[in-house]
Amino acid sequence: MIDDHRQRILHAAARVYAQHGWRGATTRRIAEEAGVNEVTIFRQFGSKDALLEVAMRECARIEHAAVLPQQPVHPERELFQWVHAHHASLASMRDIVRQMMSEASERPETAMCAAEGPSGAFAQLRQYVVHLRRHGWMGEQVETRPGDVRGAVTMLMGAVFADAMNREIMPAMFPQPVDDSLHAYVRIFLRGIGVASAPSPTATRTVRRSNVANSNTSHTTSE
Amino acid sequence: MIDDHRQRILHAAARVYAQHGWRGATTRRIAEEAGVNEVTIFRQFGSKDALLEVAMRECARIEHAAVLPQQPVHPERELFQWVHAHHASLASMRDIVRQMMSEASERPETAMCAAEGPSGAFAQLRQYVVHLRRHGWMGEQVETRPGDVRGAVTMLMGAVFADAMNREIMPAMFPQPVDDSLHAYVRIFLRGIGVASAPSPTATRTVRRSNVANSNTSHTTSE
DNA sequence: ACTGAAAGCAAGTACCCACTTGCGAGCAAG
DNA sequence: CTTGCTCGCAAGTGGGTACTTGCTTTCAGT
Repeated sequence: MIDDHRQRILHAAARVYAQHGWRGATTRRIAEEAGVNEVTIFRQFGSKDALLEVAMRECARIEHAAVLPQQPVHPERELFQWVHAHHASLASMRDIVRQMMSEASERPETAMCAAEGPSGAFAQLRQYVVHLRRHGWMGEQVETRPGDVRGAVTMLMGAVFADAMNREIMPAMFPQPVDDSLHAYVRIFLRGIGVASAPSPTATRTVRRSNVANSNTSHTTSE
Repeated sequence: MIDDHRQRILHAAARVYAQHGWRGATTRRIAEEAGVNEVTIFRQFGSKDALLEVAMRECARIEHAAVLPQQPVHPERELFQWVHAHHASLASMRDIVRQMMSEASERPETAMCAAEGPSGAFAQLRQYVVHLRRHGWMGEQVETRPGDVRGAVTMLMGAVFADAMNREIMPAMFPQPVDDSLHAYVRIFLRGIGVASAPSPTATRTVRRSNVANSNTSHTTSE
């Protein structure tokens, strides 16, 4: 409780920045939003730029909790849950992310800050695909061209990102409710990388019915 | 040539707005960029807001030339060309679109202006899917769930949009070159909606080899 | 050569911005 | 009770911004 003011100012700064951008986030507005005298901001943070930089860095450390299992059991369900969490996380920060991206040319660091979340999720999804292949979920039939798997990962991430960012401002492009869209994305992604509803028996067959219940901590697989 | 100044000011306004946003697009900067005295702006447009509104509206009327044929002949090739054109068009306006989206809450009209292009493209793609189905390209096997086709259209548009907007600022998410990604998007889209490499013979079979060369003006089909 | 519209130039007004300074109120620890 | 810390309050400074005004220059149409 010692830094009550500091936290209030930081949160207010993030809120005002999300609505009005860097230039529009005036110290007056932030102070008013925080219920604090404007001078307090300068005494605490020195300058407006310093305050906003701290606020941005604070905002970037929010990581979404959802994790993809290392042992795929029900890809469609697992992926949907993960995509859903990722989408919700992105949508909750959509105003801030939009501002950060629009200021990419003027303040490159903020853009990199906005890129952290999606990039991490991208790497996670890519790793999950590796596990899918290793556990025999992806047909060995190489009907899929060499780059298509990477392309599918990029595509799914892009679709989820665009959905989270644009759904509210371009309703014409999103005729379905969110969950329906997300389910469709996941199914099309899986079909695109050639994942059937069950793993093929040719691949490295690991335990299937034993440690299914707790799909979280599965150290029993691979290697 | 009569409105040389007016056009120069409008283009300069669009350029400055793309870099610095509404608040950052000062009349000074615009005048300097246009090589024109600042007063001329006010004499021509009355106010900064009026100028920017005209510039935004001018910018929105740019429509991408690519059109999807009504009679599909080679879906993968046709879709790639169209997607490629759409992506190029979006990428060329990416700074402006990013600014417009970030100001969606403060200036809703600009956001609607940015939504026009993608919404039109969305409708076009949806229509193309109708034609695909009508000409027997989509297997009648309803392995695809009811909403998946709509979801696939949204997904492809979202992926292309996100690619055009984010590729340069989040390179980690786009390991492949643009064209490879776009090809992958198209293939996964087609696989997702169940389009094979040739139309099924059960559906309404129309001329296939006759008017193939000029796939643009094909009024011979449907109805 | 004359006229009028449009452009440039210089200066000014009123406001908003980030930031500073000085002072007094509260409050907790010695 | 005093000391020291933080906060609120009021006022001010310097610079940027939108916009105006008055005057001069340029130049095409008659």
